[in-house]
Amino acid sequence: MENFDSATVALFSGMDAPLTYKIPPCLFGKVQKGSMVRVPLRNRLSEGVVTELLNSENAGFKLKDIQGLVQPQRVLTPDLIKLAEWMKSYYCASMQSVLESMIPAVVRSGKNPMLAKEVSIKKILDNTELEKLSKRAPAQAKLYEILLENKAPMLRAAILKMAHSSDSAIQSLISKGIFSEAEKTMERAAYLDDISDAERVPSTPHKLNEEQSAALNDIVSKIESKKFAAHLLYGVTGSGKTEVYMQAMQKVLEKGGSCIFLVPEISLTPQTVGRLRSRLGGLGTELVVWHSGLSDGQRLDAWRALAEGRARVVVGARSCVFAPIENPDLIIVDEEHDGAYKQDKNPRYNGRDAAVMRAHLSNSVCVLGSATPSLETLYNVRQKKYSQSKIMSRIDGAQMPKIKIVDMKYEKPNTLLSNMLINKLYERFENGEQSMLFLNRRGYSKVYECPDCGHVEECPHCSISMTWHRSENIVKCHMCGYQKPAPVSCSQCGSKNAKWHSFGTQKIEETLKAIIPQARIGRMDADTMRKKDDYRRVLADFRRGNMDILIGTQMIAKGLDFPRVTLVGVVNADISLHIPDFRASEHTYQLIVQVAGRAGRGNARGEVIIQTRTPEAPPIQYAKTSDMESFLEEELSARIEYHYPPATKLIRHIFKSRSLQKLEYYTEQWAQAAEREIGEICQIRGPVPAPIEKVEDFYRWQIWYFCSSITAVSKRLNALRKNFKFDEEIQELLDIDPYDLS
DNA sequence: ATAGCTATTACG
DNA sequence: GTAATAGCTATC
Repeated sequence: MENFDSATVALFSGMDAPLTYKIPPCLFGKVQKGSMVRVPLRNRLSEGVVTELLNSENAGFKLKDIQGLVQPQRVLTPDLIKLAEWMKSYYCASMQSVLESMIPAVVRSGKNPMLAKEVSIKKILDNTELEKLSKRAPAQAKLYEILLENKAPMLRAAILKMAHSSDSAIQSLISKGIFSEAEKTMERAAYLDDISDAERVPSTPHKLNEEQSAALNDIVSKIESKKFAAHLLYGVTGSGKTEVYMQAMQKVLEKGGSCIFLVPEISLTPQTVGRLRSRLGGLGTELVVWHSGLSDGQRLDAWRALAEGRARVVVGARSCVFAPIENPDLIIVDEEHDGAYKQDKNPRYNGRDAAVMRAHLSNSVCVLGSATPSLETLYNVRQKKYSQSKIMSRIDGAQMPKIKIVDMKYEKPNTLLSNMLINKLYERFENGEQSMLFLNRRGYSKVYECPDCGHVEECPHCSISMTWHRSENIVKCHMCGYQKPAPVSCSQCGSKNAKWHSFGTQKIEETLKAIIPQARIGRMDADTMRKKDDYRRVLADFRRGNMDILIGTQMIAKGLDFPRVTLVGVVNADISLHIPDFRASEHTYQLIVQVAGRAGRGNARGEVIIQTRTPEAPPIQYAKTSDMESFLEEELSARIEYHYPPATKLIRHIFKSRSLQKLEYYTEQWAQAAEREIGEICQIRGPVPAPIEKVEDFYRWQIWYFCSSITAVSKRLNALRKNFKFDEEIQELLDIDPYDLS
C-alpha cells in the first residue's frame, strides 16, 4: 500500500469546500479515507472527515498538520463518503448537516466506551497478616473480606458501596500490592435489552408458499450477482413479506455478509426485533437495534459493534441507512411508502431513497417492501429502474377482508358511529372477538366552530385550528404546542351556541363506553402515549386479549399483527381525503389498505367498515372491490397528466419571516429572478402562503419548482441563492422531493 | 486622516 | 461556521 502524506478533509464548520492537510509521520497509516480527524483551522481547531488520501508534492503551498484522530477506527466507509457527497448535492444541504446526520454525536465527540475500574485480589493474605491489617486499618480489612467472598473481580464503585468505606482505603490496598486494578469496558448495547413475552413472536422458519419462494429467489439471485439492484416486494397485507426478508437476511448472514433493515418508526421495532432475534441466533452475529430512543452509551456501543464488524445486522429507523457497515449486501426498507422516512429538517433526505442510492454506490441490493407502495416506487418499476416481485395472496390462504362503505350523509347529523358499525362492534364483542377503530385525529374535538358567525378558534402563533383536550379543558395548537384554557363562548361574536364540531379518539371512547359498557376499551394516540414504553404495553395488552376494542390514530395501522382482530372501522375516511395535498388520494388508499390489513389475520375472515361522506372518491371506490392496482394505475395516470410527482419532480422553496411585508416583497423579487434564470428548465409556481401560513410567529410563504430533473435545477437554484441578497429577517430553505406539504 | 462600521473573502 | 480583511462612511 502506498504511503500517503496528506488528506482531503471535509470540515464540520459550515464550509462547502474540503481542505487539504498534511499527515504527520506519527499518524502514517492511521489516517485513512473515512477517518474523523481534528485539524487546525485559522487559530482554532475543527473536526472533519477524510474524504481522500493523496501526495502533497503538488500542493503549491504549505499544508498544516492533522492534529489527531477523533476515533481510532474510521467513521465512514467508502460508500458512505460517496453517499454524503450525493446527499449534499441532491438535497442542497451543507456538508456539515450531512455529516452530522451520518455520524452520531457521541461518535463525533470522541468518547470512548464506558470504562469502569475493576479491582481484584492480587495477593492472598494469611491469617496473621489479615489480623494485623484489621487492627491497623479495619476499613481495608473489610474491603479485603468482601472481595475475597465475592470470588470474582468487582467494580470499584460496587465494592465501595457495599463496604461504606472510602476510596483511599482501596487506593492503599492497591499500593500495598494486595489489590490490583484494571479497566473494563461496559456493555450497554441495545441488543441486550429484554423484550416482553407478548412481543417475542415465536418464530421458526416457515415453509414459503409459491409466491414467497419466487420473491425470495428473485432477491437472492440479485444478491448473488453482486450488482446493484433495487427491488420492490409488493405483497398484500398478511402475505408474509417479513418471512421473505428474514430468509433473505439469513442467507446473507450465513455467508458472512451484512444487512440493514429499515423500519419507519420505533413503535414498530419491538415486534420486528423480537422476531428477528429469535431467528438470527446462531449465525455468529449480534443484532443491533438503532433508533432515536438510545442513550449515548448504547448508541456508541451499537455503532462500534457495527463498525468493528461484531454485528452484521442492524434494524432501525431512518438514520440507520448510515450504519458504518463495510459492505452491506442487502438493505431492506420495510413499508417503503411511509412518510416517516422523510426527514423534516436539514438535510431533508428520504431514508428510502438514500437506501437505494447507498445500494447503488456499494453494488448491493435494496429491497423496498410494502402492501401499499408509493407512486414514486411504482413509477420506478414501470420505468424499469426497479424490478419487482408480487405476493397477491395471504399466507395460509386467509381471505382478504370484506370492505363495506357507510355513507354518513344518510346517518343522523353529527353521528360518530353509524348503526352498522355499532352493530358489528357489538356482534364481535359478544363473540369474544377483537375490533379496532381508526381515526387519524387526536384530542377530544378538533375545531370550535360557531354556527352563528362561522368563526373557528385558531392558534395566535400558527394559522391552524386549536384542538380541545377535554381532560384538562384546554385548547392546544398541534403545530407549536401553544395552549390556553378552553373558551366558553365564541371569541368573535360571543355566541354560546358554538359547538365542538368534529371529534377525536377520546370522544369515540366515551361514546363506545356508553353503548357497550361491558367492553374493555383501549385507546392509543399521541396523547395517551407519553412514555417510551406505552406503545409496547398497550399493544402487548391488546395482543394478549386483555382488551376488546382498541381505538387509535395512524400508529395502530402500521404493520402490526393481531390474529384475533376480525373487525376494523375507519371512523372518518374524509379527513385524509380533504387535506390540501396532491397525495391525499394516495394517503387515503394507503390508510384504508393498511388498516384493513389488521382485520382477519387469523382464521376468521375479517371485515372492514369505512365511514365517509364522499363514497364516490376513487380510493374508497376501489377499496370496496379491493382493486388497488387499478386505483394505482388511475392515480398514476392522473399524476402524469397534471404534472405532479412521480413523473415530474418537485422542489419546495420555503421562505420564513416575522414580517409579512418583507416576506411578500422578497419572495416576489426572488420569484422574478428565478423566472429569469431558471424559468427555462422548470415551471415556477408561487409565491403563495404555505397551507399553514404562520408557525411559531413566523409567516411562511413558498415557491414550487416543477421539473424533470432535480440535479439540474437545484444546482442553478443554489448558485442563484448564494448571490441573491435577502433581508436578514428572511430565512429560506429548499425541500427536495417534499412529503409534508403543510 | 482614520476610527468604527459593514460586507467580503478565505480558511489548507 | 468564524476570523481576518477589504471597503466604506462618518467624523476630527
